[in-house]
Amino acid sequence: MVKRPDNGAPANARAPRRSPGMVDVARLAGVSHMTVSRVINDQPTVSQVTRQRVLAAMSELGYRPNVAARALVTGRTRTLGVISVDTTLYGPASMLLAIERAAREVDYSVSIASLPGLDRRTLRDAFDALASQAVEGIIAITPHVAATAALRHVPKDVPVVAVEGGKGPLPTVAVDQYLGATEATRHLLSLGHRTVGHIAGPSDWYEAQERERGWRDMLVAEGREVPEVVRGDWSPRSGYAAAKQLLEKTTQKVTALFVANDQMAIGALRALGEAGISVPRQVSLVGFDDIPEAEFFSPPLTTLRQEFSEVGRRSLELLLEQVEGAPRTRRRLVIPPQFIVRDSTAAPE
Amino acid sequence: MVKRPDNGAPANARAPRRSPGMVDVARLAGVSHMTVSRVINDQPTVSQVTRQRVLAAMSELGYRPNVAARALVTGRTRTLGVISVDTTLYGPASMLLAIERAAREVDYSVSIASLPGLDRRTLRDAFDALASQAVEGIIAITPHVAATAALRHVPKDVPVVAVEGGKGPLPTVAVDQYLGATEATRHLLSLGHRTVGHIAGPSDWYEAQERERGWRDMLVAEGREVPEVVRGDWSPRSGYAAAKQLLEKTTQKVTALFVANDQMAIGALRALGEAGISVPRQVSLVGFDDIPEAEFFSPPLTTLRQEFSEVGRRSLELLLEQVEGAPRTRRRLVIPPQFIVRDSTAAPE
DNA sequence: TGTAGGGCTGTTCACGTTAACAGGCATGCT
DNA sequence: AGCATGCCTGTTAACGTGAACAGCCCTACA
Repeated sequence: MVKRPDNGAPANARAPRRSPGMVDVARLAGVSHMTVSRVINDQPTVSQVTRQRVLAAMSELGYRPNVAARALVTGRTRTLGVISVDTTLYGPASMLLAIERAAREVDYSVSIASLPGLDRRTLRDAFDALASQAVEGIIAITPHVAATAALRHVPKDVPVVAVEGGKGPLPTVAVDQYLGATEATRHLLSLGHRTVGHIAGPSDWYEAQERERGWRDMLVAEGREVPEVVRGDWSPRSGYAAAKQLLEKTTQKVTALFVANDQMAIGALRALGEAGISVPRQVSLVGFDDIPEAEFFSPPLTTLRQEFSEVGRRSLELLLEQVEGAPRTRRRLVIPPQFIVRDSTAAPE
Repeated sequence: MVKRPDNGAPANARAPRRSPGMVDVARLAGVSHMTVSRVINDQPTVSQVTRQRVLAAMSELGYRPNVAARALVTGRTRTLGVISVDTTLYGPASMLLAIERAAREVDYSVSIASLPGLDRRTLRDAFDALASQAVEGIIAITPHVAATAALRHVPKDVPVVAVEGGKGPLPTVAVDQYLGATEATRHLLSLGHRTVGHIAGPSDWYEAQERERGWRDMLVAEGREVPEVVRGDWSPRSGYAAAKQLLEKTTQKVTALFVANDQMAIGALRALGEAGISVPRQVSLVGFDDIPEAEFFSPPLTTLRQEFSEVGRRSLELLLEQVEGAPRTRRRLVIPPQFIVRDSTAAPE
């Protein structure tokens, strides 16, 4: 047996000193390493005096449990993974934040993997990156049809919860986009608008699909004409472009517009402004998300608020149910959005 | 020795099958586990045929290296931590994203810890959460005076890089806020404004301090009057409130305003709009950050662009230098912002 | 006083990997 | 032939922890 220079004992042994382990604590406290282990894991079968001695020894040495060793022997890492699209967007960022907070609360840590693209390969890579860290579960904030489909072909040995994941086989938490779109459209119609135009999100996002479907269904249900949809990519720039396009090609005037998110709405607002069209006097506008800026658009934007942090917390709950094998409550959780009326909507002139 | 049911051999042994280890791969390939280890770590001392056999066995069993075991024996986790304030803000979110992408590129994973508050205790908790996961280094996106100060009192055994961390002892990456503020102010003065008002950020943020200092210094250097500062908290709401306050209390008219970030600028824009003041005809406005929405404000906002993803990548580089003990290049990296002139600034009437 | 039981502590082993060292075998040189 | 060399492979021992089990001592009770 090759003994390394027994560090700890002789004061002048200037070995690079590895960090202390249970045995070091045990030696200092005059107990066995098992007793130290028991103290750490809060097992009741340790006498008060011993516990205190061990605790003292731990803090004297600045002892920190070695997660690797623990994970090796227990087979558990207490680490969760979050796969997400562009975390620069307000929604994903808020959810990620909520997930991390809630996870730390119950002593899990969270590891992240972003998705540079949308193809299957990319998702596979992200998934592998997390899996090879031995995360115990994964929350996928991947609201695209393609990504969610890819999730189905992923190894089954780690629990997954999909956020805004459509109606797949995976446990899912989602905001009721359809309901929100319906409300927005009904609101505009009830103000007296003949029909409602729509600037939609990218067609491979579930959220975009659902919002469009809700809008369309409501128009049809009310027997209104369904204008052609113009599509953006969620960015302000694309909203601007879409609104311009709408202004050019529409022969009859649109007096109400349901824009699929707030960022595109600010772009649309700008385009309308440039065209000398007053909101809400000539055109009414409804957005979606209620980003912090929405209240301060000119005019303040009527929109649908999504409780992203609620979604984040719920998805974590759902994941932990699977991870810890607790009785599973539900497979799919749907959270209603909240309709917020501000100044961008009014009756037509 | 207690043998668990030897899983792998008899086809009907329905043990809950643990995931395969090196020994399983080794057995299938007819080699020792050490050879498998060598293949995994790309050591050259393995013959081509053997390597192929091992690779085949690995993929047949779906083998995944056990990170815990590896970390235990090597003492390295290849995990980095990011501590951050509100990742809902555009800046931190962008940096986090860039850091994760760059880290995965070099096979590190990223664990996150958010800061619910700003006190020393909170930061300490976040730091501990990451440290007890044995991260090899930490990037702290904590642009507050208090948080950065707290960072100094943190255990020294893990490398830390501060982003926007002021002039502390820690390696730092920062955008040149002072320079940006200077440019903004000079720009407004050169348009012919008598002086420039300022809506500042929270006083305990370095960014807020530097932007204010740049603004003030420029005014003083040009021999202009220095108006009283009004302070917000970065949010659109606070920008709105600050602008209102400014309009009320200022006896002489302000014709130019430097707002410490774009989000507050949109609030200010709203307040000015409500007061019937036209931008830029009556008042000129400059923001800071260049968030994606800024280009579509009404009017499009003149602002200073911060290359957040650049900051993220650089901070990772700096951290890895420490972690891997490479020759340290620099202690402090400063990145200039880019001045972007749009339509919210003009000569006074 | 003997004995059972409970409270507390210790001993040993396994987890899956890499480091360190120890061969075996072919080749080339003297 | 003898021997060194280099290439490839195997054996053994850690790494720090928790599970399982074994014991010790003290108390309670017959």
